[in-house]
Amino acid sequence: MADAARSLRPETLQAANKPYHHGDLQNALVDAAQTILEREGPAALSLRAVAREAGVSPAAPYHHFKDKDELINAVAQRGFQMLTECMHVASEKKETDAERGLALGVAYVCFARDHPAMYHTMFDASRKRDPKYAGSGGRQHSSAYQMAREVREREGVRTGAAPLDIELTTIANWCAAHGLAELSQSNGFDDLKKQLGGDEAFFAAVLSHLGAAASR
Amino acid sequence: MADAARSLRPETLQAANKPYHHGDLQNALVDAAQTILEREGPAALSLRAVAREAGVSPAAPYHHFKDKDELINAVAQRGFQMLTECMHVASEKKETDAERGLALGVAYVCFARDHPAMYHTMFDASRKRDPKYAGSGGRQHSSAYQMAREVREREGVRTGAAPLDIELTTIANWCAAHGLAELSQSNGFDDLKKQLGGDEAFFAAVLSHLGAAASR
DNA sequence: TGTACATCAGTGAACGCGCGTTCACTGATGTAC
DNA sequence: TGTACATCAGTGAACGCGCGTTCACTGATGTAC
Repeated sequence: MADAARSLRPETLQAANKPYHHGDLQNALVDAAQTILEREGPAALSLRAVAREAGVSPAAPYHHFKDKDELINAVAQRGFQMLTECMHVASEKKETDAERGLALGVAYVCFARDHPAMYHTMFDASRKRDPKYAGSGGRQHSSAYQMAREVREREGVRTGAAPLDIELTTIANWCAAHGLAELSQSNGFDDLKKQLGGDEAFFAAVLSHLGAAASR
Repeated sequence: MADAARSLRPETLQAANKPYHHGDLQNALVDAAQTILEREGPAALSLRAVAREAGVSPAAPYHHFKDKDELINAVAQRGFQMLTECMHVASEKKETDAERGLALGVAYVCFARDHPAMYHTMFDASRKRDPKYAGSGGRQHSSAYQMAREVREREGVRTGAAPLDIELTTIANWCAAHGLAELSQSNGFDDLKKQLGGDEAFFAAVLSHLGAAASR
């Protein structure tokens, strides 16, 4: 996704003799932010650092973003696109809805493992999103959530589950994936990962044990 | 918990005529940090702000904490104590292990709802904890995790589950609670909370739906 | 095709700010004799 | 019981830093005639 965005810009021209006008600074700034996140983590993500990384003066970003928050939101949006892409690829290969459901969850957690700083930024941004966005920023507008929901919906229709149960099941699985993504970062779980033969096996095992102790 | 700590210090004396020596500045600083978190959120939690809130010069904290990180870690530790306390109280009232399991999860999520800034600080602190702490900072040393595990263990022994399955089940439930705690902050879920008759009912409903779509 | 000019997208210097941390200091406390 | 003195726990001024943002500016671009 980032690569796709990058390839649209005339980088060769820039590298040779940098022109006064950038060409596509807006996207370049989001690219730069992503680079910083991967290299130095969320704490290093300042507007000035992004401008520096993009090779541009600290004032330049203000021609493309109202303020720092707007830039960060653009970065977070890019992150959600990347996540959706990962999940899409993962579920495409599967044949049954049950397999797809699990694959979506594992892909979600793997994305967080592979892009921890981006993942953090995405949810930090949505946590303190303006009230004006809050109304439309819920699960109803998340592609990742919609993908998970479609799978559950087909399963639910087949088993005759009520719409409310389908919704709650989707949310429950989403929560588990999100929780696993976060807790894996601080808790290691190295012993279990090793025992089960790798990260993905561990993720799948945890997500497969969700039902085991429901209170019914 | 905070109140307990507070009541140990001679506040009346201080209020009347503030002495040069504080008496228990170490705890007072953690109290002050907690106050700031509740009033202004995690972004406002600077060492200077804490000193200000405690009515003390910016240099004073350095007699009690090596640096800012050490203070924040103390605050996070207080938070984990509070969380454990909440879970303990909630599970005490229940009679069966199944009820206790659910109650622990709901209490966990309610704690996050009631102390969002503290909750954020707790996991932020453990996410970037020193490598030297990382080894001992895993699930094995978390009281909250241990409480959940005990319940699952009794259930597991009764149903003849393998130790590995018990562990994975505990982790899966912990992840779900953590995910629900975080996602509730940004996603609202207001429609479902209303439909189900309140926050706690919604939390319980989600945690009860964990099993519904496991891939088995 | 050439020229005047409005608009766009940069520059770089400067602003005030709050931060973490250090320093030399001083007031209060407790202990040895 | 009184006194000298080491130690503890504060003060407040200062340090350098990077930050977000603004400002007057200027170079490049595109459009109307």
